[in-house]
Amino acid sequence: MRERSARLLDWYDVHARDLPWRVPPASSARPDPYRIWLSEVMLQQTTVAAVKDYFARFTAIWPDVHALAAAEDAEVMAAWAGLGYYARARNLLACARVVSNELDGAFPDTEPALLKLPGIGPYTAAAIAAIAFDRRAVVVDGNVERVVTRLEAIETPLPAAKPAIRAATDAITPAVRPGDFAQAMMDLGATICTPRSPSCMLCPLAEDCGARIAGIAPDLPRKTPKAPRPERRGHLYIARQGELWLIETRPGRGMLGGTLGFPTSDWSDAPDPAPPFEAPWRELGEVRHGFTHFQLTLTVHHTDQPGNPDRGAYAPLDPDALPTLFRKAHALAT
DNA sequence: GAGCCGTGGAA
DNA sequence: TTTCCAAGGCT
Repeated sequence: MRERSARLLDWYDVHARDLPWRVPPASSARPDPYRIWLSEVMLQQTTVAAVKDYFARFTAIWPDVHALAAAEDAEVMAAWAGLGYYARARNLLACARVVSNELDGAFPDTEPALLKLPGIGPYTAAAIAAIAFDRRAVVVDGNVERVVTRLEAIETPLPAAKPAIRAATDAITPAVRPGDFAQAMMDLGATICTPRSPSCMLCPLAEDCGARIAGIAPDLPRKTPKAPRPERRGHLYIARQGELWLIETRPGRGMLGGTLGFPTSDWSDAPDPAPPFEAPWRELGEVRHGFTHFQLTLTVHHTDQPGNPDRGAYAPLDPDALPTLFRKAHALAT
């Protein structure tokens, strides 16, 4: 019986997904570290389907790390708008500037050096080292966690199982084709070894999958239950003067940091109204938006009366440059 | 180390 | 409708 990694690579040679940032397996072409890095950052907690258009747009506007490093902060934030987790965009630009200005445009080719860069954590450092530089690295993302947990029938719930999962992944990671192995594990998790209703009949590793043999593959990985999301409320203010809208750049840290938005009150259980200036505000309705750890309802107020706002400025507005929460409010006012 | 940080699609 | 979750990182 061939080794598991060899069988997985054979499967990958036939079934690898065709992705814009990927070099086909067995191709002689070397992947571009800039494109691998950009794709890996965009893919953090984000689906392939959601990333594709953003990746095409970014690489068209900024084809290499020097071009991206020279971009204005606001340009990059606007291009990232809608993709979520905006700290990634801030770190992306910070990382590009370090690589462009201090490393002569060359991404580091080792895990420890990659880890020092902003926005690159343990997963991304390992992924770039393996995929872009063909270095053996233990690449563990959510897909790999699920595949390995099932393969080894690890019943310890996440996140407590993480050390055991990493050790098991290390044990099956080959020295040859480490980048293809990592991508094969992730493709397997994304297309065969899915969270619900895994297609074990099609799996190249089915014969040595402990969870499948025990009949518990769909139940793994087990997870410690998460607390219910609390409800928060607030007020949002849309002030309009013809084609000009009162908008502000939100503070660099915290919720939606660095993005454009309409002025709001704080988001708490019992928010005080906080209009940017005194005026006869008219209530337009409510917008609801779910975040990772709370559910938000904002009451939307509108005025076309002039005033001296205590924050933000009047400017033309492209709704595509807004995060989704503010797009919803904008839609309510048009 | 546990909480914070978005979004849209699937079931 | 609600819940889950997707190539995680930062503090």
